[in-house]
Amino acid sequence: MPRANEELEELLSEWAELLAVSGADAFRVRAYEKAARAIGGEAEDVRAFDDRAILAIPSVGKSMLARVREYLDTGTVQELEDLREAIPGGMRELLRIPGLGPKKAMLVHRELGVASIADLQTAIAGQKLRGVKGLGAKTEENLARNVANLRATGDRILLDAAMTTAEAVIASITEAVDVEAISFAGSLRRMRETIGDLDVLVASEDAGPVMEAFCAMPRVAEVIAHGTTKSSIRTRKGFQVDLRVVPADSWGAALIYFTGSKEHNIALRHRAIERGLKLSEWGLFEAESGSSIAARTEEEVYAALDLPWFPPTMRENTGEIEAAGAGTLPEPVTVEDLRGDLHSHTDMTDGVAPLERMVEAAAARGYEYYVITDHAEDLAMTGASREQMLDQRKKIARLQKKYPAMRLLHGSELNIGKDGGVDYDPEFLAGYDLLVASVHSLFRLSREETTARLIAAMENPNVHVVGHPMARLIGRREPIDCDFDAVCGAAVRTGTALEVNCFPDRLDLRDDLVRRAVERGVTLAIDTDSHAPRDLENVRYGVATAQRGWARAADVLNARPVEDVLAHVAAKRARA
DNA sequence: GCCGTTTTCGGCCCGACTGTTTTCAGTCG
Repeated sequence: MPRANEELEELLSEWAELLAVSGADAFRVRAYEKAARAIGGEAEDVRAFDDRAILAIPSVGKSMLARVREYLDTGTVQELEDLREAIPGGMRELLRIPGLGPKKAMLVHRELGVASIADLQTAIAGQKLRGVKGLGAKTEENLARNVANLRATGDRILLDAAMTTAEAVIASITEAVDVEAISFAGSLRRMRETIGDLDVLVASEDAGPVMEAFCAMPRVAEVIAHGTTKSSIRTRKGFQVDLRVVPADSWGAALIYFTGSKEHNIALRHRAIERGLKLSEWGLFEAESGSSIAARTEEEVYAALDLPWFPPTMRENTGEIEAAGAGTLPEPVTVEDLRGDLHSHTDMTDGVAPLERMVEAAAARGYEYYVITDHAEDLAMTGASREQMLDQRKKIARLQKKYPAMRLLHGSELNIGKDGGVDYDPEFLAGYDLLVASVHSLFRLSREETTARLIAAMENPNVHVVGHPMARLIGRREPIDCDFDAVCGAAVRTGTALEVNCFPDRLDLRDDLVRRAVERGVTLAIDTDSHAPRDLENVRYGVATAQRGWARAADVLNARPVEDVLAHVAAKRARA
């Protein structure tokens, strides 16, 4: 049984959006959003919670409890069903367009009958928006651009949504039937930042029951194909999942084939041909005799081609096969290499869980250190005052006694202003153990301004990590424009780490920039930027992104012991 | 709708920015 948390988060988020477009009190909308985030961010499955435990989740009160109970008992909430009836189905998707909030969405609905993104595109094409009072040509142009941006990611879904679905599918199948092996494959296994279709591969000698179990899953909305070796379904959320069943004897070859990438596979087949062999999803064979050389495991197949096993994240044919042949393929950083997390939030600012819960979750991962970096005062909406920060520092010191094996460090996520300045003053900043600084506004400055802005921030002796350096949001916001090589140069010169942010809608630095940074000797920090205990699990996505950029443990600040991290900070401060 | 060292009501969500407007509404972080 999959966790109920994600389902409830989705349900309450939808509820919040429907309330917003129906003109409900903004605080009420916010209460639903907060409850959704808090439940989704809860590390344990709420299905197993009693009422007291549910009420202990931040932002969940009696009202929310009743709804959670109704959902867990009946699979639905009547009040939400009624709200869905009352509001056109396409209104929610309109809210995904940046620059179009609940008010404008309702405005175009009321004035132009727009009830979906397709309707909006038609209205934009006909220049109808500029005729509506309160909107103008500029708004129309901006929305046109933002819709196009959204469409560029198309029907692809973010990594974590794909992973959640894939894990649930695998759980459903393994609960129903015995299989010899099962794995997701394709771009999800390679951990691409967005995923088109999900591929699930099963090794079994008896495909029939596997197919039956797959097509009978409760999350199936539509069976697209139901065959003997391949079936496809569409989930209720609209994701297509392809299932393939292969004999266990071909498992390794099939897993390579279906994991891809296509370019990696083509290169492997060329390599096979050079050796008088033939590679397919069924195995590696002698070209002439057709006798099998290897097929059962990925390792065997790669070894028979004189190659090491490649982490799926590195299978993009961007030089990995040549590098392996030359013995220069780096050993990429792994989740196990990470000793701590340098960027996390609590409910003192925009996190959803109290300090104690976040620290508990970090300790449960076995971290050697954990840095709390709540937002600083310049972020008007959420940033903490000096008094709050000092108070938090005392709480951390007290909490430290409970965790002898994990060093708790006090930091902050500073805001990088237009000219590269940050919050507070040097004296106050000197009181922190480590500081992250990030761009949170003014995303469309010129390349020159942005480059200068980032470099100025890095020259500050109290900026030790640049958080989500390109400030992009996948599918929603383009990265800021900068001279990345100049930024890398400054990072090396000033001893500043660049973050690989693990949030599934950020993954920033992106894989290709990681690779450029690593080539230029930049130190990275793989941080979850957690806002809830559950977010700590996102570390796998950041590590995958770093692997895709060929980063080694040696390139990563938080793969080092705490003494080295503190020495890194001290060294930068000493240069000032 | 949640919350409480200001505790069962009245705050919570502030400031920058954009675009549309002549003084402000909507959106975003």
